[in-house]
Amino acid sequence: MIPSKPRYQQVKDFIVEQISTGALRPSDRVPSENQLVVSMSVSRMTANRALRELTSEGYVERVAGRGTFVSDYRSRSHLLEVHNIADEIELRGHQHSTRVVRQSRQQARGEIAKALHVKQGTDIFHLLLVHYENGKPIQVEDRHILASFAPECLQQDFEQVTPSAYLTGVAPLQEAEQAVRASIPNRAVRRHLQMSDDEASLIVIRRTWSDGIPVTFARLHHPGSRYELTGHYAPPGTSRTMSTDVVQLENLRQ
Amino acid sequence: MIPSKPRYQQVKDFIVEQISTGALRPSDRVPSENQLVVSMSVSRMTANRALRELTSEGYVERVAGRGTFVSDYRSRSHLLEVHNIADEIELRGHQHSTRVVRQSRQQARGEIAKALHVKQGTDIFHLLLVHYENGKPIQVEDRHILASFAPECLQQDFEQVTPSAYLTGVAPLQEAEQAVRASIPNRAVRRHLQMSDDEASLIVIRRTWSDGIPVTFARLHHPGSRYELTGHYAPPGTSRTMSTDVVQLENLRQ
DNA sequence: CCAGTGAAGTTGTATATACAGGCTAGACCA
DNA sequence: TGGTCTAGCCTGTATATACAACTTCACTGG
Repeated sequence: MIPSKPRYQQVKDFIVEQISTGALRPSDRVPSENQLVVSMSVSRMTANRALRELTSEGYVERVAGRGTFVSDYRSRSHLLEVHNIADEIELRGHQHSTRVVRQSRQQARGEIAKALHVKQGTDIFHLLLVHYENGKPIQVEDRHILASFAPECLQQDFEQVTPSAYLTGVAPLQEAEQAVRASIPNRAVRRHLQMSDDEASLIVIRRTWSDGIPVTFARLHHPGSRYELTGHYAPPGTSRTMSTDVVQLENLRQ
Repeated sequence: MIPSKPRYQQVKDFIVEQISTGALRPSDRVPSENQLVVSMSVSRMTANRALRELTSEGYVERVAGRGTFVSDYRSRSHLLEVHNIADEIELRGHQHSTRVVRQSRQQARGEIAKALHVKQGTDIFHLLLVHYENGKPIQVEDRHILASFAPECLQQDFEQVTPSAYLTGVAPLQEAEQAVRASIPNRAVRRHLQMSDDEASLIVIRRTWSDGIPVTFARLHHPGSRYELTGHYAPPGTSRTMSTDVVQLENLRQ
C-alpha cells in the first residue's frame, strides 16, 4: 500500500489542478478556507497551510478580508539557477579539475576598488583559474578577494579546494549579487577556453558579501558554444520527464 | 507604536541571526522545536512553522528523528529572474514599443518541429518582433506558435498586445523551460538590434507548455552591450540598498 | 439622500493537544 | 562480547479553538 499524501498536500493538489485545467483562471476567486473545511473535510488550519504554501509558491495571492485569488502567470518570474561550477560538473557525473594561472597579492584599482567598496591601493588577492570538465576548459574564474577577509589566501591550493568552498569556510557569505552578460572575450580568455576568434562568451559577474561588506568579486567566463544556463518552471506534481527534451534543445542552433 | 512582528517571524529572525553572525555554521544543529518552546515561550506549532518556512527558504534542513541543521550555503542556488521584456521595461519607467517584422503561417520543419513535438509540415505561426525601450531596440523575439493552440494568431495586433499576454489569455501556460546562451547573431538580428559586427548577443531560448503539450517556442535575442540578466540573493531582513551598487557594476567592462 | 453602524465573511496568527513515525543511545539479555 | 529491544527525543501532520484585523455590504437613522 502506497502511503497516502498528507491532507494539506491533497488540498494543494486540488487547487493546482483547478488552475492547470483552466477551471480557475488568473484573478479568479479560490475557495475560502471555510469552504475547503466543508468541501474537503479538513480543519481550517490545514486549509490555511495549503493556501499559505500556494501563496509562497506564487500560485495564488491572498488579501485579508477579501479572499484568495489565482495570481497571474505573467507576473510570475522565471528563474535560472546558477550553480557552483564544480558542483555542477560533478552533478553531471563528469570529472572536474582546476588549473591555477595566477595567485597573487595586488592593490585594488579602479573598478575593482569600487566594486569592493575600498580605497585605491587596498590589499587584495587576485586569482585566475581555469576549470575543466572532462579535460575541456569550461570556465575562466577571474576573482578578486579582500585581503583582510582571507589573509591565508596565498597559501591555499586552489587546485584541490575551489575558492568558493574556501571562502565559505573562512566565514559565512550571506548575500550575493550577480549579472549575466554576453560579449567577445579578450585574447587571454579565448586562449584559456580554446575558443575561436568569432565565438561569444557568457559571463557571470558575481559579488558576494559577508557580514554586510563585499568581500569578493568574480567574473566567470564560459565559452558560448559549450555552455548555457538553464532553468525550468513547473508546478509541483508535474512529473513529466523533461531530460530528453533538453537534449533536443541543446542541439538547436540559431 | 509599531505593531510587533508575528511570533513565528521572531523565531525565524532569531535563527537567521544566529546563522548570519556565524554563531551557527553549516551543518550545525539548530534548537529543536521543544527547545524553542521553552527558550522563546512559543507553542510548538509556532516553532514548527518557523523552522518549516526556513526549510523551504533553504536556510536549514530537517530530518525526522534527528533534528534540524544549518544547510550549506554552497548548495544553495543563486537565482536569476527572467522577466517578460515589456513588464521589465515598464518596471524601469521606460517606454516600450513593438514592431512586427513578420507574422505568418508556416509549416513546422526540422528543429522547430522537434521542439514543439509535432510532425514535419504541421501548421504553425511564425512571429518576428522587435521590442524597443525608449526607441532603442532591446530584443528580437523570434517565436513559433502551434497553430491549433491559437487559431486567431494572425488577426492579433502584436504591436498592442505582447505575444505572451495574448497566449496566456488563450489558455493558462503552466510549464516553461529556458536556456541562456551567448553567441554572435546573424546579420538580420544584428541589423534589427543595431549591433556592430563584433558584438555578442545574449539569447534566451524558452519553450512553454499548456496542458502538457509544448505550444510555443521562442528565441529572444538581446544586444550584449546593452542588456544583462541580474539576480540578487539576500536573506530576508537584509534591507541594505543595493541599487547604487548595481549602477557601479553596470559600468564595469571586462 | 446620505452617512454611519454593524453584521458577516475573510485572512492572519497563536495555542493546546494528539498521534504517527524516524532515529539513536543505552539498557538488557543471550 | 555481541546482538536486540526499548525509552526518549525528534520531526510531521491534523484538529479544535480563539482572537484580531480587514473588507464588503446591507441596514438604519438622521
